[in-house]
Amino acid sequence: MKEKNISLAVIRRLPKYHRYLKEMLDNDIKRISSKELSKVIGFTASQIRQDLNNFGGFGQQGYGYNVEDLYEEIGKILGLTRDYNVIIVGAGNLGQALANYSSFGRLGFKLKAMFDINPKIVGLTIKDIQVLDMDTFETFVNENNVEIVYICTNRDGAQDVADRISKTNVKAIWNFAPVDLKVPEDVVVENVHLIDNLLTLSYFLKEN
Amino acid sequence: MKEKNISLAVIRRLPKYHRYLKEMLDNDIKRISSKELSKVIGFTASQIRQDLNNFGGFGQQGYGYNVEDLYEEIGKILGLTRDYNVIIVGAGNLGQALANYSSFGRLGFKLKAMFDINPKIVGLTIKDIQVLDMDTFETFVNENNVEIVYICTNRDGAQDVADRISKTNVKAIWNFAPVDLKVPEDVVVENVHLIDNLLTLSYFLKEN
DNA sequence: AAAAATATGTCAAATTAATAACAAGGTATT
DNA sequence: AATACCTTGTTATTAATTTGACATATTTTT
Repeated sequence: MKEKNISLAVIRRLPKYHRYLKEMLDNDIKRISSKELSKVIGFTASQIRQDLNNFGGFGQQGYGYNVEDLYEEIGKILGLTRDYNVIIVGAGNLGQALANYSSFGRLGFKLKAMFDINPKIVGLTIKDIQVLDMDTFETFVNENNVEIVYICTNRDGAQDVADRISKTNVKAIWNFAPVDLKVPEDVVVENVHLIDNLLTLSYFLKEN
Repeated sequence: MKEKNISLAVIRRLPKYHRYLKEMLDNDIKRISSKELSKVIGFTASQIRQDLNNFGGFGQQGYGYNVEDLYEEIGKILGLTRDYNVIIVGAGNLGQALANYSSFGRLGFKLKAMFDINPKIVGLTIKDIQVLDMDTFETFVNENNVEIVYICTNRDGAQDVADRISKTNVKAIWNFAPVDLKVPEDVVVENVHLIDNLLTLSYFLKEN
């Protein structure tokens, strides 16, 4: 399943295609040309065709792309072919907010538990999900085939969690702590650095 | 204050410089060369020098950069020279999570109120911040010199909020709803599309 | 005080990414 | 069935970004 050296820029556009195609699907749009898609999604038609062709010829000359097929194909590329067991570490406000997002679950990311070190939070149940003590972290991860961890701790706790993750079979971290984690090569990390994002907005507000 | 055509790629690296310099400052590191910084931050030394030189010669040959000065300069570039009044629209879990992040406030982003349409939430007070009814949105924004709005509604509500924002003096939106907002040219939008981010992670997990 | 080492700012080269162009194949219309 | 029209996949071109090189200035060492 290994595609050869697709650039990061292309990969980061795929979820957007996926999102727009889903919307078209919901609106009963059956076919779409790169030119039409270009208009709504804001990329050039040329870029759309080139992006998609990294993964195969999904279109048909003179016709365009079948929306449902393309949606499915991009889903496959993104790994949406099966469910993933996930847990959240850090059951504070952000962790709870993520726990309440049902859209992740619908895409196949199944929340199995939350973890915290705060005795006031451990033991709670949020949306049918138990908050467990970090003492039981490794045991739970191993016994429940957890594949993805969302790190929602504060800055100081994040690297410790990453270190503990690195000793398990978990190979993916979604990191919300404002720090760049050091992890083994075979662990992938995707960061949501909110502050970085806010400061970018601030820059453009100033420039405007 | 308008810098000429700095590329988006450069801008998005600035907050990371800011973050690392803050850490060095906290650790009493007084000076840093592009080479040393390169090692910890992961960009090439050449790129660091070129990035910084877009905004001026902050370094000194043979010495490097003064950490405190550089931190201050990058802060200025990012607009961290004064406070901004912000409000949150959508006081659900995510909105509340953002309201509880004190780090935004420390950087100058002062939360003045939260808004919602849900009668069960309107009237609550979260971290000394009142949740107001959307009926009073325009009035509040105008009277309190609000400059930035964090949109934390669901997908369907986001564009409506953006439309209402566009009729006020607010010129910056931090959007957490999974939709690309249509706004006038002079309104800047920074998106946090969590699902896009999660799917990128999923892609790399699959590829791994 | 001189020499060696360091490190910037900047220009040039190389690499990567985006856009444009177009042949070929398919669709729609007459 | 023939013709005109679309639209893809792909190659070529252009643009943007990153990396490398180096002259010059400063610091550190001898």
